[in-house]
Amino acid sequence: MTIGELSRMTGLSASAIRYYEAQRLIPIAARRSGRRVFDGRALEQIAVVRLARDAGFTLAEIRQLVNEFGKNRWRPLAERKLAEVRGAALRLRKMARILESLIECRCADLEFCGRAIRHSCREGIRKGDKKRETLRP
Amino acid sequence: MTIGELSRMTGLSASAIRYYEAQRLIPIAARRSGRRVFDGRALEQIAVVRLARDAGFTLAEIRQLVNEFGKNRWRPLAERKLAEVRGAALRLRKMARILESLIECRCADLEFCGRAIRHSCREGIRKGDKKRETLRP
DNA sequence: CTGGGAGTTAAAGTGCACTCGAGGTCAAGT
DNA sequence: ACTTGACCTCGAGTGCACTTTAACTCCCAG
Repeated sequence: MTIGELSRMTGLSASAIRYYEAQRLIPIAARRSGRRVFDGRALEQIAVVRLARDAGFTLAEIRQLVNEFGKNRWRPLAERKLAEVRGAALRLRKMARILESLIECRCADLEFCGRAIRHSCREGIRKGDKKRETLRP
Repeated sequence: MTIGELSRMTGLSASAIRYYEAQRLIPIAARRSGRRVFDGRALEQIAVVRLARDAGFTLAEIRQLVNEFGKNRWRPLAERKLAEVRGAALRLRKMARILESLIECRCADLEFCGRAIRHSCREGIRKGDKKRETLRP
């Protein structure tokens, strides 16, 4: 299988597959006259990476997962990640609540409106509050 | 008020405040012999930025919000953002479900385990699936 | 006069997960 | 022989929200 075929089958771009190889997320493919040749195992390996990625692991964590923790050591990592994901979900729920308050508030002025919400929600300014969520659609 | 005092009061770093000014999220502060001097209004303005940030808006969006949409035009943006936030929350819930399945599965091998989950969840490989969430704690 | 602590600027660096571009190679088809 | 298309490597670029660094300036206390 060529990289193009693998790309079509997985939905990953060819450059992403090369990148995964360089990052040691998948084993280094055999070469035939300089070009990569893949077999069915590559498909399986990419599926594992994809699953982990869909579960919220970073590529650095996935490297750990596939290279160092073959046997059973991935469980604690998964549990830590689950806690992280739940924390992130919690923060998103807070965002949604703020937005809902803003929308349902009748003020025309955002600053005024925000003041009302801060008063009603008791969401003052806290020092050292650095948590931030990014939205990547 | 100096930038250091404002920093202590808001929990933002001085460089973050300078950055917000450069990005026109807050008005350009008056200078006294080269140094910024802030008053109570600065505190209010930073609070608005913070609220918007906590609601999930990017700094570019916040610039729109505070510069161009003074009166009532922020509502559609908030509604769009709410939809985004809900979508992100949905994706996080999917992540949590995957992690829960992995954890409750009895396999020792992640690859094997993943295969089982893919079969049970019918989560095949979809082309052009680029959605990705980042976790920033 | 000296030292220290706060402030200033502009530019570069960070982390993540890729993507893009330049410049080159290879095999098959016309 | 030549073109086409897919592939190769390597380095740089992307977006976000800042932070860090270097090289200064300014004011005050001792």
